[in-house]
Amino acid sequence: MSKKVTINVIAETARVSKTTVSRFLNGKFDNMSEETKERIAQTIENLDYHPSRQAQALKAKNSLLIGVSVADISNTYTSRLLKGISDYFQNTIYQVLIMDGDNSIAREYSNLEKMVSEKIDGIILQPLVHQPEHYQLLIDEKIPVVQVDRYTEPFTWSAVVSDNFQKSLEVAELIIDKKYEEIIILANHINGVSSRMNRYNGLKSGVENTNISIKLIEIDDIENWQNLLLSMIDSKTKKALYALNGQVLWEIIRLLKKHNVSIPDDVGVIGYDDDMFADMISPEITAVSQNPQEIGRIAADNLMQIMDNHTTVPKTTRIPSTVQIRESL
Amino acid sequence: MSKKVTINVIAETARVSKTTVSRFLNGKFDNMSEETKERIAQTIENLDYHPSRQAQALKAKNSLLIGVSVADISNTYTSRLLKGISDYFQNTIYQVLIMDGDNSIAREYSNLEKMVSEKIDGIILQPLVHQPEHYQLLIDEKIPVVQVDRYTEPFTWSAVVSDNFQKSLEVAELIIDKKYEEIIILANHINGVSSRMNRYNGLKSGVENTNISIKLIEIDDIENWQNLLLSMIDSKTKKALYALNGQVLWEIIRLLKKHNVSIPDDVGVIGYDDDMFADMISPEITAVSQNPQEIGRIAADNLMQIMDNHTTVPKTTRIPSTVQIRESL
DNA sequence: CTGAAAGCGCTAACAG
DNA sequence: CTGTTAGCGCTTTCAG
Repeated sequence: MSKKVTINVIAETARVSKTTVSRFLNGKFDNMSEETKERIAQTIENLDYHPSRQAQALKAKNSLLIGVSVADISNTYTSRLLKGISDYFQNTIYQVLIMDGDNSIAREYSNLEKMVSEKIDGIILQPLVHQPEHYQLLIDEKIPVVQVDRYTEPFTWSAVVSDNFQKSLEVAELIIDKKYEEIIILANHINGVSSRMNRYNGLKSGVENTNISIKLIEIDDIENWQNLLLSMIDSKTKKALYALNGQVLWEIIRLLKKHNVSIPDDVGVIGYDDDMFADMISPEITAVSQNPQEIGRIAADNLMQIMDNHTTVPKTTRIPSTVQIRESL
Repeated sequence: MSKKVTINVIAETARVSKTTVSRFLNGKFDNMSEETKERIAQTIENLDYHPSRQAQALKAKNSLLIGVSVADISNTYTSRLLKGISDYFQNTIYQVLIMDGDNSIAREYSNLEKMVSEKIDGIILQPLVHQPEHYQLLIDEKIPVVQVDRYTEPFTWSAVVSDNFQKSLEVAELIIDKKYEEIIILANHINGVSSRMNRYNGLKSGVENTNISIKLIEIDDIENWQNLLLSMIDSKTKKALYALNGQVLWEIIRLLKKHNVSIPDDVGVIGYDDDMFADMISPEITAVSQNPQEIGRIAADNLMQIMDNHTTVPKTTRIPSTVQIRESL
């Protein structure tokens, strides 16, 4: 029945004061006799003592906990992001507290409140809301925050994102090259989601001086977007579909397949994100490949910088993605 | 400059003792005047006070933290598992600490040590090691543990897993029906991973009284398993490939595609796990569909039971999966 | 209906 | 080189 072994029992057993044990724990050997050191080390070993992080955290003002708030945890983008973050913190003294917003603003907020009462030391946030005021809570508590994938505006915290605008410019070029005359953009609601906005605006800029027309279908807003989309596909003009995220891309592919719409003959398709399956289906799908693991790593690193310096100017880091050209456009 | 608002400042501002505030926080209104209650509520509201979890945890013996140790966080099975777990704990007072073992036994162990020093209240573990002695640490500390996906043997803790053996029996039936004469099982090392063992043994049992022969290729052990596999595929006997996990399944499909081996004409293919793309490639892939989200939910629920009762007999819960019959076998 | 006081496990002056 | 003391923010007797 191993009673809870605390710093006190170590002190008693080793016949020193708990101060000395505490010093030992924190590597303050400046002036400690080899003998005492040895005795304490032994006792700790024997009794298999682990200092209580709660108590340490209570004294120090920090919890050594890093919070990660993601939009949707069951999502390949997210899981690769988390891999990058976890890897980074593995060899630090920090622990990572991951919370799933499940695409619900209320739930995200409740998660952040929980993080605050954990006295979390820093947060990596994939924000569900565009207005920074929504996150006043974090501003008030002066918690270091780094955003990933998306950012709030006006600018408040550093952000690590894909080069969305830039890459959409490339997509536009591709579409122009291939002589498409009309583009239908498909996305979940784009307002307030900076990554989607940037993808949209990039494409728009890219075709600015052409005759190519753009239509936007925000699929959550439209009763039956599938039928709408199908009805728009005809042979009058050469059309390209641009899906602003992976989920939408694959829904489209599945839809077209089901209705025997031939890609790219009847309609061209390009989109986010590149998936391991993109080259296994036919036609192989042309898609933009992001690097979420690197985004996570860099975000973690930025957060550490901020937590150390305490005084960093917010900056945006853009991680390059790649357009994987295949057969669907 | 919002100074740290503690229970003391609430007490002072509301002109009561911290005892009373504490009672309020813990919902002990048994005998509290409406007026005091109201006043405290107001003060907390005004000062935007959040009790410190550290301090609460220090007093209580528990941290209100649940640890989740997964084999590999960047993996669709895992992310759906985590969704189930996160969902469950969302409306409890517990927080979830997710740690990625990255398929490294050393890293998993280091994670568990960290969890122990967090005085974590319970752990959901997807074990990398089959021998429970490896987890002596957790046994010593008497931490409630529920295993997911796999389990250690001999039996130590409850486990929530897929009905692997059962489903492999079904796979065997299917293979028999289709008149296959030989089965090649492909997997990462199966020793010590109960889910893979059960899939293997289920298939073996299923073909026991037939002439069907079985070969096992453990791909991490073989220099160039791709060539080995290709060399085994000939037209002498009708062969089926059975991939014991998703990653392997898709590697095989990609390999066969690349070498123009026709499925199911040259060789039949079936495997774990069913993925959203299984019906988008041609031929559509026959695969076993697990329910990791449900596994996560049930595991979380079991853990709660154990943490409450303090005295539960370990049990194994098998969550049904489904064989999705398509065209590849 | 409410408060005073002790103490959870640890750290950090300060004092020898 | 080491110990005494106070206190982090909270909960919980015990006493009124």
